[in-house]
Amino acid sequence: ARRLDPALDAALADALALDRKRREILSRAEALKAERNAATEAVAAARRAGQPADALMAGLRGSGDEVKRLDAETRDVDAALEDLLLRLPNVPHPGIPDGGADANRVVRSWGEPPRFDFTPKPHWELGAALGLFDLAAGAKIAGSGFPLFTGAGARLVRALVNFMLDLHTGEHGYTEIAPPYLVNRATLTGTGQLPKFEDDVYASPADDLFLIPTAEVPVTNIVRDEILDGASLPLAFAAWTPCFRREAGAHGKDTRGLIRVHQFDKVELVRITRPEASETEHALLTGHAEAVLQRLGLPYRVVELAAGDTGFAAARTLDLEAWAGGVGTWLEVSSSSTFTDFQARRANIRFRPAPGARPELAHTLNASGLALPRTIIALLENNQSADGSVRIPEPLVQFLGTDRLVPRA
RNA sequence: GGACAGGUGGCCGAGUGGUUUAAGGCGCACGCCUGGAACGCGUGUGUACGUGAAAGCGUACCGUGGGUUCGAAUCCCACCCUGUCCGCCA
Repeated sequence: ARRLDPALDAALADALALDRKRREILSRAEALKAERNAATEAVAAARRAGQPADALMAGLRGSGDEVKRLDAETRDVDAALEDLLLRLPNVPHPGIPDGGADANRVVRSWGEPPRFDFTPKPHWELGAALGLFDLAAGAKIAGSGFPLFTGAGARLVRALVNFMLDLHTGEHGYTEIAPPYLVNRATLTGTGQLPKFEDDVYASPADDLFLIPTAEVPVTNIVRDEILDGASLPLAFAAWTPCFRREAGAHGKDTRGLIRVHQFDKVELVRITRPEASETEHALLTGHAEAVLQRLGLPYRVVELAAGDTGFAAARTLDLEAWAGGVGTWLEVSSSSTFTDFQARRANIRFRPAPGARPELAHTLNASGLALPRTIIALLENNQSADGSVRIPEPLVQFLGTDRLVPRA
Protein backbone atom coordinates (compact mmCIF):
# COMPACT_ATOMS: atom_id res chain seq x y z
CA ALA A 1 0.00 0.00 0.00
CA ARG A 2 2.90 2.35 0.71
CA ARG A 3 3.88 2.01 -2.90
CA LEU A 4 0.46 3.43 -3.85
CA ASP A 5 -0.19 0.51 -6.15
CA PRO A 6 -3.66 -1.10 -5.75
CA ALA A 7 -2.62 -3.97 -8.03
CA LEU A 8 -0.41 -5.19 -5.19
CA ASP A 9 -3.37 -5.93 -2.94
CA ALA A 10 -4.99 -8.01 -5.65
CA ALA A 11 -1.74 -9.89 -6.30
CA LEU A 12 -1.36 -10.63 -2.60
CA ALA A 13 -4.91 -11.97 -2.41
CA ASP A 14 -4.25 -14.16 -5.46
CA ALA A 15 -1.06 -15.46 -3.88
CA LEU A 16 -2.82 -16.36 -0.65
CA ALA A 17 -5.54 -18.22 -2.57
CA LEU A 18 -2.95 -20.11 -4.60
CA ASP A 19 -1.08 -21.01 -1.45
CA ARG A 20 -4.23 -22.46 0.12
CA LYS A 21 -4.90 -24.47 -3.02
CA ARG A 22 -1.31 -25.68 -3.12
CA ARG A 23 -1.37 -26.92 0.46
CA GLU A 24 -4.64 -28.74 -0.11
CA ILE A 25 -3.35 -30.58 -3.17
CA LEU A 26 -0.04 -31.29 -1.50
CA SER A 27 -1.71 -32.85 1.54
CA ARG A 28 -3.76 -35.18 -0.65
CA ALA A 29 -0.73 -36.13 -2.74
CA GLU A 30 1.41 -36.82 0.31
CA ALA A 31 -1.27 -38.95 1.97
CA LEU A 32 -1.56 -41.00 -1.22
CA LYS A 33 2.20 -41.38 -1.42
CA ALA A 34 2.36 -42.55 2.17
CA GLU A 35 -0.22 -45.24 1.34
CA ARG A 36 1.63 -46.24 -1.77
CA ASN A 37 4.95 -46.44 0.06
CA ALA A 38 3.42 -48.78 2.64
CA ALA A 39 1.90 -50.99 -0.06
CA THR A 40 5.17 -51.08 -1.95
CA GLU A 41 6.95 -52.08 1.20
CA ALA A 42 4.48 -54.94 1.60
CA VAL A 43 5.44 -56.19 -1.87
CA ALA A 44 9.10 -56.02 -0.94
CA ALA A 45 8.47 -57.85 2.34
CA ALA A 46 6.54 -60.61 0.59
CA ARG A 47 9.29 -61.12 -1.95
CA ARG A 48 11.92 -61.22 0.77
CA ALA A 49 9.87 -63.91 2.51
CA GLY A 50 9.79 -65.86 -0.72
CA GLN A 51 6.02 -65.48 -1.05
CA PRO A 52 4.31 -64.62 -4.32
CA ALA A 53 3.52 -60.92 -4.65
CA ASP A 54 1.74 -60.98 -7.98
CA ALA A 55 -1.67 -60.40 -6.42
CA LEU A 56 -0.40 -57.45 -4.37
CA MET A 57 1.29 -55.97 -7.41
CA ALA A 58 -1.78 -56.43 -9.57
CA GLY A 59 -3.88 -54.62 -6.98
CA LEU A 60 -1.53 -51.66 -7.12
CA ARG A 61 -1.52 -51.39 -10.85
CA GLY A 62 -2.69 -47.91 -11.84
CA SER A 63 -2.53 -46.58 -8.28
CA GLY A 64 0.22 -44.19 -9.25
CA ASP A 65 -1.95 -42.37 -11.76
CA GLU A 66 -3.74 -40.26 -9.17
CA VAL A 67 -0.41 -39.39 -7.53
CA LYS A 68 0.95 -38.36 -10.90
CA ARG A 69 -2.10 -36.23 -11.59
CA LEU A 70 -1.81 -34.48 -8.20
CA ASP A 71 1.93 -33.97 -8.65
CA ALA A 72 1.31 -32.33 -12.02
CA GLU A 73 -1.35 -30.13 -10.46
CA THR A 74 1.02 -29.15 -7.65
CA ARG A 75 3.66 -28.24 -10.22
CA ASP A 76 1.20 -26.00 -12.07
CA VAL A 77 0.06 -24.25 -8.91
CA ASP A 78 3.65 -23.91 -7.69
CA ALA A 79 4.72 -22.32 -10.97
CA ALA A 80 1.78 -19.89 -10.93
CA LEU A 81 2.42 -18.98 -7.30
CA GLU A 82 6.13 -18.54 -7.85
CA ASP A 83 5.60 -16.35 -10.89
CA LEU A 84 3.20 -14.20 -8.90
CA LEU A 85 5.55 -13.92 -5.91
CA LEU A 86 8.57 -13.11 -8.09
CA ARG A 87 6.68 -10.08 -9.39
CA LEU A 88 5.96 -8.65 -5.94
CA PRO A 89 8.32 -5.83 -4.88
CA ASN A 90 10.17 -5.63 -1.60
CA VAL A 91 8.54 -4.08 1.46
CA PRO A 92 9.74 -0.49 1.98
CA HIS A 93 11.75 0.21 5.11
CA PRO A 94 9.45 1.75 7.75
CA GLY A 95 11.71 4.77 8.15
CA ILE A 96 11.50 6.10 4.60
CA PRO A 97 9.04 8.74 3.37
CA ASP A 98 5.75 7.83 1.71
CA GLY A 99 4.97 9.10 -1.74
CA GLY A 100 6.72 9.42 -5.07
CA ALA A 101 9.93 11.09 -6.23
CA ASP A 102 8.73 14.51 -5.05
CA ALA A 103 8.79 13.15 -1.49
CA ASN A 104 12.48 12.22 -1.67
CA ARG A 105 14.47 14.07 0.95
CA VAL A 106 18.02 15.36 1.06
CA VAL A 107 19.57 13.94 4.22
CA ARG A 108 22.98 15.62 3.96
CA SER A 109 25.36 17.23 1.55
CA TRP A 110 29.12 17.62 1.22
CA GLY A 111 31.23 20.26 -0.48
CA GLU A 112 30.34 23.50 -2.19
CA PRO A 113 29.24 23.76 -5.84
CA PRO A 114 31.94 25.75 -7.66
CA ARG A 115 31.32 29.36 -8.71
CA PHE A 116 32.63 30.43 -12.09
CA ASP A 117 33.51 33.94 -13.28
CA PHE A 118 32.84 32.74 -16.83
CA THR A 119 30.08 30.68 -18.42
CA PRO A 120 30.90 27.03 -17.65
CA LYS A 121 30.68 24.57 -20.52
CA PRO A 122 28.81 21.29 -20.56
CA HIS A 123 30.97 18.16 -20.59
CA TRP A 124 30.23 17.29 -24.22
CA GLU A 125 31.85 20.54 -25.31
CA LEU A 126 34.77 20.14 -22.91
CA GLY A 127 35.29 16.52 -23.91
CA ALA A 128 35.25 17.30 -27.61
CA ALA A 129 37.78 20.13 -27.20
CA LEU A 130 40.01 17.97 -24.98
CA GLY A 131 39.72 14.96 -27.28
CA LEU A 132 38.39 12.72 -24.49
CA PHE A 133 35.55 11.01 -26.32
CA ASP A 134 33.94 10.71 -29.74
CA LEU A 135 30.23 10.07 -29.34
CA ALA A 136 29.62 10.13 -33.09
CA ALA A 137 32.09 7.30 -33.56
CA GLY A 138 30.35 5.29 -30.84
CA ALA A 139 27.01 5.90 -32.53
CA LYS A 140 28.41 4.77 -35.87
CA ILE A 141 29.88 1.59 -34.43
CA ALA A 142 27.04 0.53 -32.13
CA GLY A 143 24.37 3.21 -31.85
CA SER A 144 23.42 6.24 -29.83
CA GLY A 145 24.29 5.81 -26.17
CA PHE A 146 27.40 3.73 -26.73
CA PRO A 147 30.18 6.18 -25.91
CA LEU A 148 33.67 5.81 -27.30
CA PHE A 149 36.48 7.26 -25.22
CA THR A 150 39.73 8.31 -26.82
CA GLY A 151 43.25 9.13 -25.70
CA ALA A 152 43.33 10.84 -22.30
CA GLY A 153 39.58 10.19 -21.99
CA ALA A 154 40.13 6.42 -22.25
CA ARG A 155 42.98 6.74 -19.80
CA LEU A 156 40.75 8.76 -17.46
CA VAL A 157 38.30 5.86 -17.42
CA ARG A 158 41.13 3.51 -16.52
CA ALA A 159 42.46 5.94 -13.90
CA LEU A 160 39.08 6.22 -12.16
CA VAL A 161 38.63 2.46 -12.14
CA ASN A 162 42.09 1.95 -10.65
CA PHE A 163 41.62 4.67 -8.06
CA MET A 164 38.24 3.35 -6.93
CA LEU A 165 39.28 -0.31 -6.81
CA ASP A 166 42.47 0.51 -4.92
CA LEU A 167 40.51 2.58 -2.40
CA HIS A 168 37.85 -0.06 -1.77
CA THR A 169 40.18 -3.05 -1.66
CA GLY A 170 43.05 -1.29 0.08
CA GLU A 171 41.27 0.86 2.65
CA HIS A 172 37.69 -0.40 2.88
CA GLY A 173 38.44 -4.11 3.04
CA TYR A 174 36.66 -5.34 -0.10
CA THR A 175 37.71 -8.42 -2.07
CA GLU A 176 38.05 -7.62 -5.76
CA ILE A 177 35.96 -9.67 -8.18
CA ALA A 178 36.19 -9.88 -11.95
CA PRO A 179 32.90 -11.59 -12.84
CA PRO A 180 31.24 -12.78 -16.06
CA TYR A 181 29.43 -10.04 -17.99
CA LEU A 182 26.81 -12.44 -19.37
CA VAL A 183 24.58 -14.26 -16.93
CA ASN A 184 21.77 -16.79 -17.00
CA ARG A 185 18.12 -16.52 -15.98
CA ALA A 186 18.55 -17.94 -12.50
CA THR A 187 21.14 -15.28 -11.73
CA LEU A 188 18.95 -12.40 -12.94
CA THR A 189 16.00 -13.84 -11.07
CA GLY A 190 18.05 -13.97 -7.90
CA THR A 191 18.78 -10.26 -7.84
CA GLY A 192 15.28 -9.29 -9.04
CA GLN A 193 15.65 -8.21 -12.68
CA LEU A 194 13.67 -11.21 -13.91
CA PRO A 195 10.95 -12.10 -14.55
CA LYS A 196 9.46 -8.62 -14.41
CA PHE A 197 12.08 -6.51 -16.15
CA GLU A 198 13.25 -8.71 -19.00
CA ASP A 199 12.65 -5.84 -21.48
CA ASP A 200 15.28 -3.71 -19.72
CA VAL A 201 18.24 -6.02 -20.24
CA TYR A 202 20.14 -6.91 -23.41
CA ALA A 203 19.92 -10.58 -24.28
CA SER A 204 21.62 -13.23 -26.35
CA PRO A 205 18.53 -15.37 -27.13
CA ALA A 206 20.46 -18.17 -28.83
CA ASP A 207 22.24 -18.85 -25.53
CA ASP A 208 19.49 -17.65 -23.17
CA LEU A 209 22.09 -15.33 -21.62
CA PHE A 210 21.81 -11.67 -20.68
CA LEU A 211 24.28 -8.81 -20.47
CA ILE A 212 24.61 -7.57 -16.91
CA PRO A 213 22.95 -4.22 -16.11
CA THR A 214 25.23 -3.94 -13.06
CA ALA A 215 27.94 -6.02 -11.34
CA GLU A 216 25.48 -6.42 -8.46
CA VAL A 217 23.94 -9.23 -10.51
CA PRO A 218 26.90 -11.62 -10.94
CA VAL A 219 28.54 -10.66 -7.65
CA THR A 220 25.51 -11.13 -5.39
CA ASN A 221 24.89 -14.46 -7.12
CA ILE A 222 28.31 -15.73 -6.10
CA VAL A 223 26.60 -16.95 -2.93
CA ARG A 224 23.33 -18.08 -4.53
CA ASP A 225 22.20 -21.43 -3.11
CA GLU A 226 24.90 -21.34 -0.44
CA ILE A 227 24.73 -21.76 3.29
CA LEU A 228 27.45 -19.42 4.56
CA ASP A 229 29.38 -19.76 7.76
CA GLY A 230 28.03 -17.08 10.11
CA ALA A 231 31.56 -16.30 11.25
CA SER A 232 32.54 -15.35 7.69
CA LEU A 233 30.02 -12.47 7.53
CA PRO A 234 29.93 -9.78 6.40
CA LEU A 235 31.22 -10.62 2.93
CA ALA A 236 32.41 -7.55 1.01
CA PHE A 237 33.04 -7.63 -2.74
CA ALA A 238 34.13 -4.89 -5.12
CA ALA A 239 33.87 -5.36 -8.87
CA TRP A 240 34.56 -3.20 -11.89
CA THR A 241 32.47 -4.14 -14.92
CA PRO A 242 30.81 -2.55 -17.88
CA CYS A 243 27.04 -2.25 -17.41
CA PHE A 244 24.52 -2.66 -20.22
CA ARG A 245 21.08 -1.10 -20.06
CA ARG A 246 18.48 -0.81 -22.80
CA GLU A 247 16.95 2.28 -21.16
CA ALA A 248 13.85 1.72 -23.29
CA GLY A 249 11.71 4.84 -23.42
CA ALA A 250 14.30 7.06 -21.76
CA HIS A 251 15.19 9.05 -24.86
CA GLY A 252 14.91 12.82 -24.95
CA LYS A 253 15.21 14.53 -21.61
CA ASP A 254 18.46 14.32 -19.67
CA THR A 255 20.15 12.07 -22.18
CA ARG A 256 22.61 14.48 -23.74
CA GLY A 257 26.28 13.57 -23.85
CA LEU A 258 27.25 11.00 -21.22
CA ILE A 259 24.30 11.60 -18.90
CA ARG A 260 22.37 8.45 -19.82
CA VAL A 261 24.03 5.76 -21.90
CA HIS A 262 23.48 2.11 -22.82
CA GLN A 263 26.95 0.99 -21.82
CA PHE A 264 29.07 2.37 -19.02
CA ASP A 265 31.71 1.27 -16.55
CA LYS A 266 30.99 1.09 -12.87
CA VAL A 267 32.74 -0.06 -9.72
CA GLU A 268 30.17 -1.85 -7.59
CA LEU A 269 30.27 -2.70 -3.88
CA VAL A 270 28.30 -5.67 -2.56
CA ARG A 271 27.89 -6.74 1.06
CA ILE A 272 26.32 -9.94 2.39
CA THR A 273 25.42 -9.53 6.05
CA ARG A 274 23.51 -10.84 9.02
CA PRO A 275 19.99 -9.38 9.22
CA GLU A 276 20.60 -7.57 12.49
CA ALA A 277 23.70 -5.87 11.02
CA SER A 278 22.23 -4.69 7.74
CA GLU A 279 21.25 -1.18 8.84
CA THR A 280 24.68 -0.30 10.19
CA GLU A 281 26.18 -2.06 7.17
CA HIS A 282 24.09 0.16 4.92
CA ALA A 283 25.52 3.28 6.56
CA LEU A 284 29.04 1.88 6.28
CA LEU A 285 28.54 1.00 2.63
CA THR A 286 27.16 4.43 1.79
CA GLY A 287 30.17 5.96 3.47
CA HIS A 288 32.50 3.90 1.28
CA ALA A 289 30.83 5.29 -1.84
CA GLU A 290 30.90 8.83 -0.43
CA ALA A 291 34.62 8.50 0.22
CA VAL A 292 35.22 8.32 -3.52
CA LEU A 293 33.45 11.63 -4.09
CA GLN A 294 35.23 13.25 -1.18
CA ARG A 295 38.69 12.17 -2.34
CA LEU A 296 37.88 13.48 -5.79
CA GLY A 297 36.63 16.74 -4.27
CA LEU A 298 33.25 16.47 -5.97
CA PRO A 299 30.38 18.20 -4.13
CA TYR A 300 27.41 15.90 -3.62
CA ARG A 301 24.21 15.40 -1.69
CA VAL A 302 22.67 12.27 -0.22
CA VAL A 303 19.03 11.75 -1.11
CA GLU A 304 16.80 9.26 0.64
CA LEU A 305 14.27 7.89 -1.82
CA ALA A 306 10.59 7.84 -0.92
CA ALA A 307 8.79 4.49 -1.00
CA GLY A 308 7.26 5.10 -4.41
CA ASP A 309 10.61 6.02 -5.97
CA THR A 310 12.51 3.10 -4.46
CA GLY A 311 13.36 0.30 -6.86
CA PHE A 312 11.58 -3.03 -7.09
CA ALA A 313 14.06 -5.03 -5.00
CA ALA A 314 15.24 -2.43 -2.48
CA ALA A 315 13.83 -1.71 0.95
CA ARG A 316 15.72 1.53 1.33
CA THR A 317 17.87 3.49 -1.08
CA LEU A 318 20.20 6.44 -0.66
CA ASP A 319 21.22 8.12 -3.90
CA LEU A 320 24.49 10.02 -4.07
CA GLU A 321 24.08 12.94 -6.44
CA ALA A 322 27.15 14.82 -7.60
CA TRP A 323 26.89 18.44 -8.66
CA ALA A 324 27.67 18.99 -12.31
CA GLY A 325 28.61 22.65 -12.76
CA GLY A 326 28.29 22.75 -16.54
CA VAL A 327 24.79 21.37 -17.02
CA GLY A 328 23.89 22.82 -13.61
CA THR A 329 22.16 19.78 -12.12
CA TRP A 330 22.66 17.07 -9.55
CA LEU A 331 23.53 13.74 -11.19
CA GLU A 332 23.01 10.34 -9.57
CA VAL A 333 26.46 8.74 -9.44
CA SER A 334 25.68 6.08 -6.87
CA SER A 335 22.69 4.26 -5.52
CA SER A 336 23.20 2.62 -2.14
CA SER A 337 20.54 0.12 -1.19
CA THR A 338 19.65 -2.48 1.35
CA PHE A 339 17.57 -5.30 -0.03
CA THR A 340 16.91 -6.85 3.38
CA ASP A 341 16.15 -10.54 2.69
CA PHE A 342 14.44 -9.91 -0.67
CA GLN A 343 17.31 -11.03 -2.89
CA ALA A 344 18.43 -13.61 -0.34
CA ARG A 345 15.02 -15.28 -0.52
CA ARG A 346 15.00 -15.33 -4.32
CA ALA A 347 18.61 -16.43 -4.59
CA ASN A 348 18.48 -18.74 -1.57
CA ILE A 349 21.39 -17.04 0.22
CA ARG A 350 21.57 -18.27 3.80
CA PHE A 351 23.99 -18.45 6.67
CA ARG A 352 24.34 -20.59 9.75
CA PRO A 353 24.29 -18.23 12.77
CA ALA A 354 26.25 -20.68 14.92
CA PRO A 355 27.59 -24.19 14.42
CA GLY A 356 24.67 -26.62 14.35
CA ALA A 357 22.05 -23.84 14.25
CA ARG A 358 19.37 -23.69 11.56
CA PRO A 359 20.23 -21.67 8.45
CA GLU A 360 18.71 -18.18 8.16
CA LEU A 361 18.31 -15.83 5.22
CA ALA A 362 21.13 -13.31 4.91
CA HIS A 363 20.69 -9.68 3.94
CA THR A 364 22.22 -8.24 0.76
CA LEU A 365 23.30 -4.67 0.09
CA ASN A 366 25.04 -2.86 -2.69
CA ALA A 367 26.19 0.57 -3.77
CA SER A 368 27.88 2.00 -6.80
CA GLY A 369 31.31 3.12 -5.93
CA LEU A 370 30.95 4.89 -8.46
CA ALA A 371 29.39 4.90 -11.93
CA LEU A 372 31.98 6.35 -14.31
CA PRO A 373 30.31 8.56 -16.93
CA ARG A 374 28.53 10.86 -14.53
CA THR A 375 31.59 11.02 -12.31
CA ILE A 376 33.52 12.12 -15.39
CA ILE A 377 30.82 14.72 -16.15
CA ALA A 378 31.07 16.20 -12.66
CA LEU A 379 34.86 16.09 -12.73
CA LEU A 380 35.15 17.85 -16.09
CA GLU A 381 32.44 20.42 -15.52
CA ASN A 382 33.39 21.39 -11.96
CA ASN A 383 37.13 21.58 -12.54
CA GLN A 384 37.08 23.53 -15.80
CA SER A 385 38.88 26.82 -16.33
CA ALA A 386 38.04 29.71 -18.65
CA ASP A 387 40.65 28.45 -21.13
CA GLY A 388 38.88 25.10 -21.45
CA SER A 389 41.47 23.16 -19.48
CA VAL A 390 40.46 20.82 -16.66
CA ARG A 391 42.27 20.31 -13.36
CA ILE A 392 42.72 16.65 -12.38
CA PRO A 393 42.08 15.75 -8.70
CA GLU A 394 45.18 14.66 -6.85
CA PRO A 395 44.26 10.94 -6.38
CA LEU A 396 44.00 10.49 -10.18
CA VAL A 397 47.26 12.22 -11.11
CA GLN A 398 49.44 9.15 -10.63
CA PHE A 399 47.11 7.06 -12.82
CA LEU A 400 46.60 9.70 -15.49
CA GLY A 401 50.17 10.95 -15.66
CA THR A 402 49.14 14.61 -15.60
CA ASP A 403 47.40 17.06 -13.29
CA ARG A 404 45.69 19.03 -16.05
CA LEU A 405 43.95 18.26 -19.33
CA VAL A 406 44.55 20.94 -21.92
CA PRO A 407 42.57 21.55 -25.16
CA ARG A 408 44.24 20.48 -28.36
CA ALA A 409 45.68 23.31 -30.41
C1' G B 1 31.84 -28.43 -32.66
C1' G B 2 33.27 -34.13 -32.18
C1' A B 3 34.68 -38.55 -29.03
C1' C B 4 35.17 -40.73 -24.37
C1' A B 5 34.77 -40.73 -18.89
C1' G B 6 32.31 -38.75 -14.92
C1' G B 7 28.52 -35.81 -11.35
C1' U B 8 26.12 -39.86 -4.67
C1' G B 9 25.88 -36.35 2.35
C1' G B 10 30.55 -31.01 5.06
C1' C B 11 34.70 -34.18 2.39
C1' C B 12 36.38 -39.06 0.21
C1' G B 13 33.87 -43.14 -1.56
C1' A B 14 30.56 -48.05 -2.18
C1' G B 15 26.12 -48.96 -4.34
C1' U B 16 23.06 -52.10 -11.88
C1' G B 17 15.15 -52.41 -9.64
C1' G B 18 12.80 -53.97 -3.30
C1' U B 19 17.35 -56.58 3.35
C1' U B 20 19.02 -48.73 1.54
C1' U B 21 16.84 -46.62 7.34
C1' A B 22 22.46 -44.46 1.11
C1' A B 23 27.73 -49.23 3.27
C1' G B 24 32.60 -47.82 4.86
C1' G B 25 36.09 -44.00 5.96
C1' C B 26 37.40 -38.80 7.14
C1' G B 27 35.68 -34.48 9.53
C1' C B 28 32.57 -32.33 13.30
C1' A B 29 29.61 -32.45 18.16
C1' C B 30 28.67 -34.81 22.77
C1' G B 31 29.82 -38.70 26.30
C1' C B 32 33.20 -42.51 28.45
C1' C B 33 38.38 -43.17 29.32
C1' U B 34 42.80 -39.55 31.27
C1' G B 35 46.08 -35.53 36.17
C1' G B 36 45.43 -33.20 31.14
C1' A B 37 45.66 -34.73 26.14
C1' A B 38 46.43 -38.14 22.08
C1' C B 39 44.80 -43.10 21.09
C1' G B 40 40.60 -46.10 21.85
C1' C B 41 35.26 -46.92 22.67
C1' G B 42 30.08 -45.24 22.32
C1' U B 43 26.21 -41.96 20.51
C1' G B 44 24.84 -38.37 17.17
C1' U B 45 25.60 -35.56 12.68
C1' G B 46 21.59 -32.56 6.07
C1' U B 47 17.86 -29.40 3.41
C1' A B 48 12.96 -28.07 2.13
C1' C B 49 7.73 -28.52 2.32
C1' G B 50 3.07 -30.25 4.72
C1' U B 51 0.69 -31.21 9.47
C1' G B 52 0.72 -30.29 14.74
C1' A B 53 0.37 -26.13 20.78
C1' A B 54 4.54 -29.25 21.18
C1' A B 55 6.83 -33.93 21.06
C1' G B 56 6.26 -35.98 16.81
C1' C B 57 4.30 -37.76 12.16
C1' G B 58 4.25 -37.50 6.80
C1' U B 59 6.39 -36.19 1.86
C1' A B 60 10.42 -34.99 -1.30
C1' C B 61 15.65 -34.60 -2.36
C1' C B 62 21.92 -39.13 -5.01
C1' G B 63 23.72 -32.75 -11.24
C1' U B 64 18.56 -30.68 -13.47
C1' G B 65 13.92 -31.88 -15.79
C1' G B 66 10.80 -35.59 -17.82
C1' G B 67 9.56 -40.92 -18.54
C1' U B 68 9.07 -46.51 -17.55
C1' U B 69 7.46 -49.42 -13.07
C1' C B 70 3.38 -51.70 -7.77
C1' G B 71 8.35 -49.68 -6.50
C1' A B 72 14.11 -45.86 -9.30
C1' A B 73 20.46 -43.38 -6.63
C1' U B 74 20.04 -47.87 -9.94
C1' C B 75 16.51 -48.55 -16.33
C1' C B 76 15.10 -44.89 -20.65
C1' C B 77 15.08 -39.69 -22.88
C1' A B 78 16.59 -34.54 -22.95
C1' C B 79 19.51 -30.88 -20.89
C1' C B 80 23.43 -28.65 -17.57
C1' C B 81 28.22 -28.99 -15.48
C1' U B 82 33.35 -31.16 -14.79
C1' G B 83 37.65 -33.89 -16.74
C1' U B 84 40.64 -35.97 -20.90
C1' C B 85 41.67 -36.11 -26.12
C1' C B 86 40.68 -34.06 -31.14
C1' G B 87 39.18 -29.70 -34.03
C1' C B 88 38.88 -24.34 -33.94
C1' C B 89 40.73 -20.09 -31.59
C1' A B 90 42.78 -14.64 -28.41
